[in-house]
Amino acid sequence: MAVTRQEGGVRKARAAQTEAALKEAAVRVFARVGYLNAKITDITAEAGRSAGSFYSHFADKEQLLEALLQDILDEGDRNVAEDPAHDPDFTSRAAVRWHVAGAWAVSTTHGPVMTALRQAAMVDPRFARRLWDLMDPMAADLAGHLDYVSAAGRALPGPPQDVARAIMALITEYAAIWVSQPPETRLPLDAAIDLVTDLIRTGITGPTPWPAPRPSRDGNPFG
Amino acid sequence: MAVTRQEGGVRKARAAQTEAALKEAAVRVFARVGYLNAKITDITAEAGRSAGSFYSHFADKEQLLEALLQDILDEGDRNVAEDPAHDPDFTSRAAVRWHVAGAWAVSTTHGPVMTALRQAAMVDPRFARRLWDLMDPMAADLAGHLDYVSAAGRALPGPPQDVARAIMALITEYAAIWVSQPPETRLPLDAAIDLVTDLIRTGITGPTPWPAPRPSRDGNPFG
DNA sequence: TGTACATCAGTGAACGCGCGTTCACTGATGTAC
DNA sequence: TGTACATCAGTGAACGCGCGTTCACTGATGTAC
Repeated sequence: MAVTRQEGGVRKARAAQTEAALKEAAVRVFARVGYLNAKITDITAEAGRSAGSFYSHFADKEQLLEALLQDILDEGDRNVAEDPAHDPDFTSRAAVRWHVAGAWAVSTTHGPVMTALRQAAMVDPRFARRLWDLMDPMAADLAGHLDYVSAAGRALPGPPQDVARAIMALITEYAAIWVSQPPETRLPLDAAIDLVTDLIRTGITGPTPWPAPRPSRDGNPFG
Repeated sequence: MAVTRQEGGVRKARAAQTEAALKEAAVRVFARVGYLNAKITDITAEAGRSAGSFYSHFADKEQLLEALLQDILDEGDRNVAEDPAHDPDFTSRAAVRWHVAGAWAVSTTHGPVMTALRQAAMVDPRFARRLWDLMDPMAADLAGHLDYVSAAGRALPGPPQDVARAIMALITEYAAIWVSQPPETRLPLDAAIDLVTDLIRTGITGPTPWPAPRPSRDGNPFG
């Protein structure tokens, strides 16, 4: 039954198992106390391993976070690959919503890791750069989509690049706030995404017609 | 010349001077290395004092940040008091811009302290709460102003409270990004504030009329 | 298949660095008489 | 105005805690013959 020769599987499997356990434990610990407060021994304890075992897998806490980020990126590549020809026409509400929902999903399903990354970026310039490298392609993608809007004859509130950054800021920060709210008091997921979508698309005074187009009534728009 | 009796002024003045020096040094150190990386001895060295002198004025680094925050709040109260009857009607672009500029000013002129506060909030629930207490009245103020918009017959993208939070997220986060950009590559201040103002007011597709109102041409809105 | 040795994943006590915090001390300022 | 003592702001060396990191050790797995 046991394949004797050159079947070093058991050791490798055991190592892979603890590495995975450490990663999962780290996510839980990060969610509980935050990345910066998380001690190595918190993570190993959560994973049910000894302190020393950590260093068989990661050089330090930063490397562990780097590994968690890489996992997300790998998964993200797979997702984008699933839909390489997404609708880029930002005059379409559905196209905007698709992008908002995508960015939102990254911020929420990987919430603890994204938060950890933000925390690490505040302390370590290397992670600050890493975060930029993560956000910049998204912003560039957005900026490209915004060209459809100006091509349709609409004035953007600023240069596409900067508008894209502002939109990214809105989505990621509001998603972070939303995640941190207790689930029973916050908006339902769909409503939150709709909110951001419509805020981006038409702001607070965009979509419905102004009272002005109905020139009847007297001048006062209030009852 | 010297007022002998009960003029304990010299000592008090000296103490006040070092306390001020420590605060100013702290702001500079926070700006350079970040709040979380700042060591007590970094601050005392920057202020040109000994390590021990710190504890004559503050119990710890948190207390120092608290004092810096209090300074901002005091100043803020004075500013708001200057203009207690600001225009609350968010159907007016000027009213929106006034609020954006105000929030922006807090985020930028007190940049290092606000950033320090955000960092502290990531690690210390006490400061997280403090930050909420700081933001919540602003959000409530905004939410009230949004009622003017719905009263004018326009559909908000969500409940006023949540829209207000999203707007706060947009302003503070984009301001933080803007501040962190090198001054020569970022938008001029006015343009940045205009961008956020118009994004809030009319989104990316709000203000200019759609091609649709001109029902001539064929169906394709592009050339 | 069996034996002797090598390698490896994991253990946990101990080490030591960094840094917050303390404390005995100094010189100047304030107070009492 | 002068003297003796008390108080205070500030000093900086030393202390000690917390926590990251190391390392001698164990038991299991793999390899050689």
